[in-house]
Amino acid sequence: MDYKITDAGIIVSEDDLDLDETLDCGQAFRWRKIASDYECTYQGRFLNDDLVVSQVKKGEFLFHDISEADFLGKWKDYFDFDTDYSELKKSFSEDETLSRACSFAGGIRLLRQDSWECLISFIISQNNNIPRIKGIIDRLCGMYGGRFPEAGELSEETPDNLAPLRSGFRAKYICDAAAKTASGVTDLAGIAAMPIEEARTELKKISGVGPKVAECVLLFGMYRTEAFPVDVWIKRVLSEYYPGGFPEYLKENAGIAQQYLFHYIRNLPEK
DNA sequence: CGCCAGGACGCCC
DNA sequence: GGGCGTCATGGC
Repeated sequence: MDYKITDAGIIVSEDDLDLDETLDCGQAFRWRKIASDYECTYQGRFLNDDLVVSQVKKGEFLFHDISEADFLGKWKDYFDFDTDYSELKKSFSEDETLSRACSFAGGIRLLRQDSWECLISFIISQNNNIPRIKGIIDRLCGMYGGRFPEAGELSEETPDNLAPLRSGFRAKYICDAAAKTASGVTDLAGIAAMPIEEARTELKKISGVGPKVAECVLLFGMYRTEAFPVDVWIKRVLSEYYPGGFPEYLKENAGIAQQYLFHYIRNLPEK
């Protein structure tokens, strides 16, 4: 990744980035495509910072109206620009299925998101579909002026108060996660630093957090690249392409591999 | 109408 | 410990 400063913002040169594949692939739910003039433009927010990012030409992206300090202090990390994805994909290409997934969607990156937002987002995701997950999170943020609520704020709510979200049976889970996080019973920063098995156990103490949601929080909210969420799509990949189990040598970055496979299987033409 | 969605829980055996 | 019905909601 290289970048330069302009009047319009920061111009980033990066071949291993596709905005659709990275911002609209089910790892984050608060990015919206607002234009598609050249390639595309997304608007979204991480914690309390808004960003508009556009692809201006092949391999070049404009991070609108931000300073170099904002870019270096926040967005460079969020987009995982310090990781060399071409190197990563080189190791993935030893596996035939993964190699095909990488050529299909080579612009996926693992975003380094906020653990609290991820916890709530993936509690909402259970037995749900991506458009509806986005809608529920939209309405949640709408209750707080368009930003994602802090744990302390959300812990003031009851499942009844959350009825306008239309999150169904998940409302009581949201409240439990907020209560435990706000009170310190759940310490997300502490969990992020734990050995992964211990971290899983700790996350699953929250009502509504089972194996799949815990794994998503670890991968998407704590950058634990060995975490490997298995949903119905990945189950399909595993049974069709890895009947003998997922390759051991990919374990360290299994979660990132999983992102490529998830996108690949979901977008395969109907057989 | 029934089926499914980035599942987890409670109850049963 | 594994199997199964249930849990809201909305798109298809």
